[in-house]
Amino acid sequence: MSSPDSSSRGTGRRSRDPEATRSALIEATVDLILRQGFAATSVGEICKQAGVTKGSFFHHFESKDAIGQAAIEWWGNFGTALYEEAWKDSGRDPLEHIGDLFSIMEGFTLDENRVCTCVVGIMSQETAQSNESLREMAARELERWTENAGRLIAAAKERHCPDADFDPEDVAWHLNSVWQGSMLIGKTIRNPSVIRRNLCMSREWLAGLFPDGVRSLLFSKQTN
Amino acid sequence: MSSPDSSSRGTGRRSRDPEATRSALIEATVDLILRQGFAATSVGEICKQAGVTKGSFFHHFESKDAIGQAAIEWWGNFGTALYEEAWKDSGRDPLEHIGDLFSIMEGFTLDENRVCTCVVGIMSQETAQSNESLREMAARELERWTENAGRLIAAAKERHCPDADFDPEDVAWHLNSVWQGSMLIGKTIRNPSVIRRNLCMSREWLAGLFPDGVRSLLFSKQTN
DNA sequence: TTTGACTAACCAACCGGTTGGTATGTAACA
DNA sequence: TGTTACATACCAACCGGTTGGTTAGTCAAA
Repeated sequence: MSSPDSSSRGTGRRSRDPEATRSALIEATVDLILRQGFAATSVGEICKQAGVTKGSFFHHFESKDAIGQAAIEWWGNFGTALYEEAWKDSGRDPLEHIGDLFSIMEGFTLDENRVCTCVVGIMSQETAQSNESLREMAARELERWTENAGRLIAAAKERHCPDADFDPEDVAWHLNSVWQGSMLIGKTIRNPSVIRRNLCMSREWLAGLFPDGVRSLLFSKQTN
Repeated sequence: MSSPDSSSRGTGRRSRDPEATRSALIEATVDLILRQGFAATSVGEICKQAGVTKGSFFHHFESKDAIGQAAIEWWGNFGTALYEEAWKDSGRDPLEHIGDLFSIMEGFTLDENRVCTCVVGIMSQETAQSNESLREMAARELERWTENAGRLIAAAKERHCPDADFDPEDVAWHLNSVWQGSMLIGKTIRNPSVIRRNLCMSREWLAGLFPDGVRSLLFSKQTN
């Protein structure tokens, strides 16, 4: 749970390393949001977990909201790294990239040491109607994911069936909704396998939108 | 915003009507959960909105958790009433019932006076990992919805394509995930039309699981 | 190379207000 | 008269945020 690393020491002054302090605070916030939500997390708790005093906290962040924003941003970057293989332009068939995307999501559900849930989804649920600035950041991250997925789907459509009757952006929103809804349900019924089954069905559905001949590209193993 | 009904009076003693008091408290809680979440809602706020004092609150509910449970239960009953047309056994083709289900969800997104969101989804997100009793109640409601939908899908499969290669319960979980995920995303990007587009795509996908001949049953207008 | 002025990082103690919850009293109904 | 429904007044603990002050690093002048 609490890592005995150099960033937190039981007693005495913290070493003077502002970036490490900032990171420790943000990472503690992300962890606490994932475990109990943002509203239920107090600044004192964040400080305790990061091994930082409250005075120091408010030197780095002007408010609790501010670290909420930083946490969303941190999670956004974490996601960008996680999905790198899918988002990056490799010259391979875009359908294969979509296959990578599914594989990455599937992989995310398989980590035994972490409950499969999402800072952006949690912050969305909690702040969408009560905190405009946090809502806006969460929305931006949701849109970023959808744009990336939509770009892949549009490219695959352009290449394989430009006249097919579906809108890539709509399909991307559907996929994002399945993803968010599955994580929400998976953690609530304490059964992450429902997430994988949903991803499997969505992948199958997506495959059905493309011609039979290229269908297998969506299911090819990730070349890493 | 605040309804000037008989349940709240500015000054003086509240009329002696324990059931009305209880209802007022629960309905205030549901409303506040929908607008700002459970953790961000205080008992004082609930009391103020319901026109009840705190002493009275703790006469009816032994803790904040307890009214959280009551709110989930209230929402569950609200849902049962909302979906009645779809869940009830009418002798009509089960595929038509599934069509009703989609129409009801679609209708739920269309109310201009209410943001399309769900107490169960909110409570799931907030409590799944930090409050076992609330998590369990939310999970039970998610399972109830899925069982009802799954029963319809299973009946439709039995009648129209008993040998088809899909599991009705899996499909029902997928549908529930799309529903929850769509509401989450719809309110965050402030665009409920994404929910309707997602429902439309899921309906189309479901139709594709059944033989062409019966497809239209899923799209027939609700006979009410 | 020392010194000293300046700044950013950090800290313990504290602030007014709010939290979930309680103790106690009172009025209405059976 | 006893029980239930309500109200008032209160509590310790905690909330987000501020205070005034200490310490460590930077850099320029001597």
